[in-house]
Amino acid sequence: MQLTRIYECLCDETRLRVLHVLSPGPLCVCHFQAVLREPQVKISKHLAYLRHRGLVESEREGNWIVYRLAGKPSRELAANLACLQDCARENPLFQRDLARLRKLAPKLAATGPGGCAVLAAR
Amino acid sequence: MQLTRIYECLCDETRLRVLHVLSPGPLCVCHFQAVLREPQVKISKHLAYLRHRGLVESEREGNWIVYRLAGKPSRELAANLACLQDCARENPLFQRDLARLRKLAPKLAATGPGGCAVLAAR
DNA sequence: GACCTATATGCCCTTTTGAGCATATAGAAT
DNA sequence: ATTCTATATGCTCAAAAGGGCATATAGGTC
Repeated sequence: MQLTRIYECLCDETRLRVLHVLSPGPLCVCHFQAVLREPQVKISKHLAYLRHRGLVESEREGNWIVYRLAGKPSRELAANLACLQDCARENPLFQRDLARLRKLAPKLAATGPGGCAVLAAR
Repeated sequence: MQLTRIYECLCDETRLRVLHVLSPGPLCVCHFQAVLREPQVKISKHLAYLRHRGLVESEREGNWIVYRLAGKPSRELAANLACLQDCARENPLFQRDLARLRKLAPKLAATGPGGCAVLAAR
């Protein structure tokens, strides 16, 4: 049953946060580092985990690798991601991430070429 | 975050099946054995797992122990259980369990005192 | 080509998980 | 008191998970 595969992806806090901040739109790894404040290895591994299981997709853009939610989610996945968004709405940790995400765009734009071009270009 | 605790409960197929067949109403362990066709130890351990994490509650009734879904589920739990029911609707495995569950009441009633009195009494 | 930046991966370690077997326990029946 | 039935639990084992460190890789820049 593929449903358990989905839940396996959801039973780690870091992965939940990744999926949550990915909901508004694509991000590259440096964004996750900035928003989640977690070490690069940790984030990279969880992204790989989610990618292998088809929850997210990645694409290279110059030096950066951009992650997005899977394009054609199954009914189950779509339902559970929606449920996650719903649960996140009242969760302080998730809301903190979201706040950092919102602040990120202008700040990165200001750092110039050192920042990540993808989000800065928005 | 308690959300991950919930997902940890959901990431095993046996536990998903348990929660699913528990949705219509309480069951005792022998029912789970009959419906899920899994060994007693396996079922008992997963029930204990769910009980320790507060997803189900149990109560002794004579020789049997009756399990039911937790009385006052959190918002997150309620949302995820609803989502699970939704996902189960189109899933053959879950539907098979449900079919066995429906057949169970009359059959147990016929076996007399050897069967489980709880469901038979319905 | 040498170097830098962003990201991924291999290795190691500790903890958790899920399964099974054997056994314990609680209450009912005799 | 013994026995039976239903269920739980301790032990062991193999596998997986999750974290960190070091290192590899890919694409830019000089």
